Amino acid sequence: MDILTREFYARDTLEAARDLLGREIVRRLEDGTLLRCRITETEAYIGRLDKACHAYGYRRTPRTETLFARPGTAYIYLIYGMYHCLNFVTEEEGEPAAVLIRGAVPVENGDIIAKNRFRCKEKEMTPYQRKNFLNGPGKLCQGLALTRAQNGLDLTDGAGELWLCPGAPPDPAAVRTGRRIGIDYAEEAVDFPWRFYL
DNA sequence: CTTCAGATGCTCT
DNA sequence: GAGCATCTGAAGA
Repeated sequence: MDILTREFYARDTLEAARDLLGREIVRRLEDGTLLRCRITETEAYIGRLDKACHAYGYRRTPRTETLFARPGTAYIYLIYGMYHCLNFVTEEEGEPAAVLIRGAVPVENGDIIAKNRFRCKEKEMTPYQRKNFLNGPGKLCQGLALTRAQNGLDLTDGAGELWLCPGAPPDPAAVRTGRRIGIDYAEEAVDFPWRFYL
């Protein structure tokens, strides 16, 4: 099974954010079960120049330490006291930057993902639940059972808990861009078109 | 379909 | 102590 290598992550964050669309996230649970979903929405965060990034201006705190790790590292943090956000560290090591995964669609073991989200099987989901399955960073982490316990994982380790497969590379013409969500505090950075979706 | 309040706890000042 | 890269359920149009 092909796994995206460190080179995939070790490059310009905006390029990586575009290229991550259509790729597959694979999550291995403790019992060996594989959850798989295809990425449909991403956002780029670049500490060097981006006031929306936790590591803006190379700010180093216990939380942002993960952003300074090797590219291909999972950055997962708690938000609003009850949800988690999944990011993939990009650029060369020491350049704090990452791609936030904002949305996906299930590919394998949708029943387990549905159970994590709604405590029911995929076929038992209501139309409303179907529409709101994994279309948000907190929803995605809930579906894939990701928490801060997975922060700092090496995504290039196919024997680990989390990695990516090539999936279907995005058709460049199908990629939409827009402003990022939920960063009203970020001054001029609120208008950066760093959100990508299919 | 839309808006809105409330949940809940960590992070950094 | 203030704020947060969010989500849900309830209520209204």
